[in-house]
Amino acid sequence: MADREARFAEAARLAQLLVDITEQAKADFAATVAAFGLPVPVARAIVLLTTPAPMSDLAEQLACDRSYITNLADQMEERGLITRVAGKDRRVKLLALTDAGLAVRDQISEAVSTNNMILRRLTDAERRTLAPLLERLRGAPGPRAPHQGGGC
Amino acid sequence: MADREARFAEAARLAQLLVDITEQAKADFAATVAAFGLPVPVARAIVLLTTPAPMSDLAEQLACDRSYITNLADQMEERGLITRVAGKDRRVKLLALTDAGLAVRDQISEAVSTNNMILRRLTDAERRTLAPLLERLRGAPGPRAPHQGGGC
DNA sequence: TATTGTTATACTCTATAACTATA
DNA sequence: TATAGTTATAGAGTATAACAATA
Repeated sequence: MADREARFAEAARLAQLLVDITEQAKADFAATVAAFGLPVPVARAIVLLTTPAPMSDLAEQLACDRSYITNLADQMEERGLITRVAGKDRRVKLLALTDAGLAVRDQISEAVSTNNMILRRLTDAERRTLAPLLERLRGAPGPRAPHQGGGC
Repeated sequence: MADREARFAEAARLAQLLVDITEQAKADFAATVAAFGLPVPVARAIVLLTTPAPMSDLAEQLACDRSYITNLADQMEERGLITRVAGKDRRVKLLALTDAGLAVRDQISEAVSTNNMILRRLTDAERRTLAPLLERLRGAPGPRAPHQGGGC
């Protein structure tokens, strides 16, 4: 069966679509937050700070090293978007959005949901068809494997 | 309608799935090529070199700067995977896989197709359903917009 | 002793600008 | 003058290792 060849070519096409789509989504997010003068990683952190959170929590949510969170926190602080507040456990520092930070976060959320590709390009029915397929494609939800250099 | 909220939450879930899936695919590829001791960008270039190609062609295919291709070519050359051969137009250099390079490329292709997520996790029917949805999601094919820093 | 955050440092990926050789 | 590749350099994003303070 030369099916094998054709099947593989089709799979490669799907893979390329997947890559194109997520690249587009990333570029959209980057463009959105660039309008606020924010680097992408900073913006990602801001969006996660719905409530004051320990830096180690953020490290876990973003799946990156604690030292890098220090770096991000410094950037957010310089921009006046967060303050570090001491936790009960005095080793811990909570990152809390300032009023300016809150405003920025709301604007980002607003922009992101308005520009949402998935809502703009697919009908409700299409989304209902897509969801289970993507779930199967993702495979076992799995407990967040630790990773090396690419992820965060 | 509180539909709006629910619709957005669902869209966010789909977006997360998309991101998880492509991250998984990238991690799989990285793990595969790490077994050959190859950095991901080098491996990507190797896979594209089915036939000796000018460096500028590679720059176009990978959508990155010519200077970076010089960098990649240096790495491939150090590993003995390619040689630079002069083109007819003497400004041009073709990158040609050595025997070692060919062997590596075949092994990578083999591994990638064997581990293919899309073939392993979806049935033929599911793939046929998925394809048009992803195409709509990608939107207009578009002529490869030039990009800033994230892409290559 | 184990954990939280910080510092210093370094690595990978990738680009820009200026340059060389050829066309 | 324009094009292909190279060099030097820089910047973003992120990690590792050693460390200080606290538990």
